[in-house]
Parts: sequence; structure tokens; C-alpha cells
Amino acid sequence: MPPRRWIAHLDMDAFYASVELLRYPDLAGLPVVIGGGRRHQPVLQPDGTRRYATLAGYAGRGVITTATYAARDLGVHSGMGLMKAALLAPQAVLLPVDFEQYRAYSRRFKAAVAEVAPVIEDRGIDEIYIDLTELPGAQDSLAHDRHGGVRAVAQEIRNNVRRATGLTCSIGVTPNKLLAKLASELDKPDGLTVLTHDDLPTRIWPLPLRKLNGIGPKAGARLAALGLRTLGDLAQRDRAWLVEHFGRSYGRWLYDAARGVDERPLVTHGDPVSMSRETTFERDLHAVRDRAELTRIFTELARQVATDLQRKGYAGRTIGIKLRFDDFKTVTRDLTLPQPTADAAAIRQAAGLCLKRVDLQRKLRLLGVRAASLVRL
DNA sequence: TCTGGGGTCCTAGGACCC
DNA sequence: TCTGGGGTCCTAGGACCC
Repeated sequence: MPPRRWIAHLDMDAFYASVELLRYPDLAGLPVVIGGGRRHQPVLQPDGTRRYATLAGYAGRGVITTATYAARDLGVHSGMGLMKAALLAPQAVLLPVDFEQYRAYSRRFKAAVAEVAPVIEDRGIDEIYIDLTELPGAQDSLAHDRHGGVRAVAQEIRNNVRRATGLTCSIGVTPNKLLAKLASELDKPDGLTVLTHDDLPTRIWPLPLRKLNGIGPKAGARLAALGLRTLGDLAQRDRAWLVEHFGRSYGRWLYDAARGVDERPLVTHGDPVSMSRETTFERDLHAVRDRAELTRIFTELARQVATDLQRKGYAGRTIGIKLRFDDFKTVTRDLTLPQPTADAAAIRQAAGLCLKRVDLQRKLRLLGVRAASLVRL
């Protein structure tokens, strides 16, 4: 019996770094990290070679966005502060992020997938879910063993992505999104993994709990404190025990997830819920002593949110701000207006009213402006 | 040497209304 | 003289994800 659905999760391999390697092929095989500001552009030298910045000597508050596999071997990973990474891998090449370029490649790989399989859920710049159920050949598992039909379809998708972008990806094909997301990681990079529920005990249950989409740092730590380490450990607990420790909603979800149960449909369309802009300052700023600079940044963030709304054809009725203090404590304030707006001055004014409700004794390290309750213009 | 920027969803309390 | 129960909106915070 084939599964009722065949859902694929496609994840581009080290996406930002791989796009950069297309541009700078001389970096192939080297440890490279992407992140930080604009100050470390490669410099073309008179002899035609390029000179790259390295992590050694980096000073600032940036983090790694993506690291090549060679860099990961040195112990650095995305989310790590560049200052910390510099201690582990001073020789690693540092490149600035270029979202324009990544978005262009993102559109290209998604179009290449759509040529083969049109039912796609967007999950950000470098990953998607794909419904393969209705595709010709997907149910054709008799001719081959190990679900040869869907495997061939998924391989065709991989080939098309490679042809269109020069980039590799990894795909997991399973009966649902939760398992597909796990499966796409099992043979990364450039991998293809097909699993059914029969494979749960051998392929899924040995995995650490944190691999599951929905178990983050907090839940992971709580589960660990209760003596649970793997998804198999989770699958051994009964539902009442999980509900007792994690509440009705999350407890039940954990119970189902450990058994590979996930009925969520693909979401192939939808309007955004919010749009925001935020920035971390190079040095902490004080509301009174650095008033002029803060005001300038605040107004600029409001202007950027307005521009984003207008460009995409939305207006927001709820305007909010986000502040992060020097002790990393974060607060938000928001204000719902009588009418939606996409006007920079109106957003700036509403954000200003929000700011008045915050105690500004401590220095600030981050300021953000957000629009929510969006309506299409 | 602390920890980016852009999102989504959930929870929970209070206001307000019927 | 002690007190309902639902529903929705608004706000704040937090977990989690890419």
C-alpha cells in the first residue's frame, strides 16, 4: 500500500554560500562564511586575482548567516557571532550578504521545480514543500522497489534545479511535511531520501529531539531535563504524560510528531501577516544622549516599512516598535489605528506614540518598526 | 567575544459587548 | 451584596523558524 500522500521537502545546500561560490569559483573547497555588514567586499587586484577579507580581525556585532561545509568542519555555524567564529576559524573567508542575488536564484530554483511539480508551498528563500501525490509516475511503485516512482520524480526535480541554477539541493520524500523536513536532512548535501512510516524506527527515532521542526532550545532543554534525548525516547512516552508536562496542545503535538503523524496541508498561497524593519546599532545608544541619531534611525525605519508596504501593495492598521536594551531584554509596543496606512509620516507618528510608553533608562542596542493587520490596497 | 534581520503562531489578560 | 458566560479585539511577550 503506498501512502495516501507523497510530500517532498526541498532544501538548497548552504544556499547563500553556494550562490557566492558561483560568483567566486576560486573559493571552492575553502572555509567561507557569509555575514556581517558591507565593509568586507572582495577587492579585485591589478594581477586579476581577488583579495578577500578573512574572519581574523573582524570587529562588530554581525553573525554568520551561512557557512560552507568546509567552514562548518572548523566548528562554525549559522547564527554564531562573527567575533566568536574568528577565534575558531580566523583563516575563513568572510563575504557580505547580497540578498538581491539570493532572491534572484531563489526565484530561479522555484521556477525550475514548478516546471516539474506545480503544487508548492514557499517556506522562505531556500526551501519549499512540494506535493508529488498527483504527479504521473508518483504512484507507480510496482515497477521498482523502494518507491521508484516518486524517487524518479524527485530526481527529475533535482536535475532541473541543477540545470537552471548550477546549485545542488537535498530532498526528502515522505507521507507528510514533518517527516519530509526530517528526511531532507538525512543525506545532505546533494541527497535524496524517500521514507514511509515503516522507516520510523530505523531512520527517525535515533535522531536527537532538536532535529524536529517545532522543538527549539526551550522545549529541547525541558525534554532533556526529563531524560529524553531522541525522537524514539519521545515515542515511548504516553500521551497523558506528555500533556501533563507540556500542556494539552503542545503535549498532543509532541505525541503525534514522534509517531510521524502530521496531517497539515500544503499552503500554496497567502497574504503576509506583517512587515518590519529593524537594526542593531554598532554601539549602544542612549535615548537622551544619542537622541539625534536615534531619531534619524527611527524615521528611516518607518520610511523603509512604508516603502515595503507600498511596493508590495499593502497597508497596515497596527503599527508597532521593538526595542532591545543593552542587557538584551526585548520589549514591544503597538498601536492599532482607525484606518490602515502605508504612509511614512503616519507610521512614524504612530511608532513615536508607542515609544512614549517605554522606559528608556537603559541604553538601546536595537530598534525596529513593524506594520501588522495588513490589508491589500 | 556575547547573541542579525525578517517572519509566523500561540498564549494570556483586560476591555467591551451581548 | 453578589454575581453568568460567550465572543471579539487589543496588547505584550515568547517560542520557534529560515
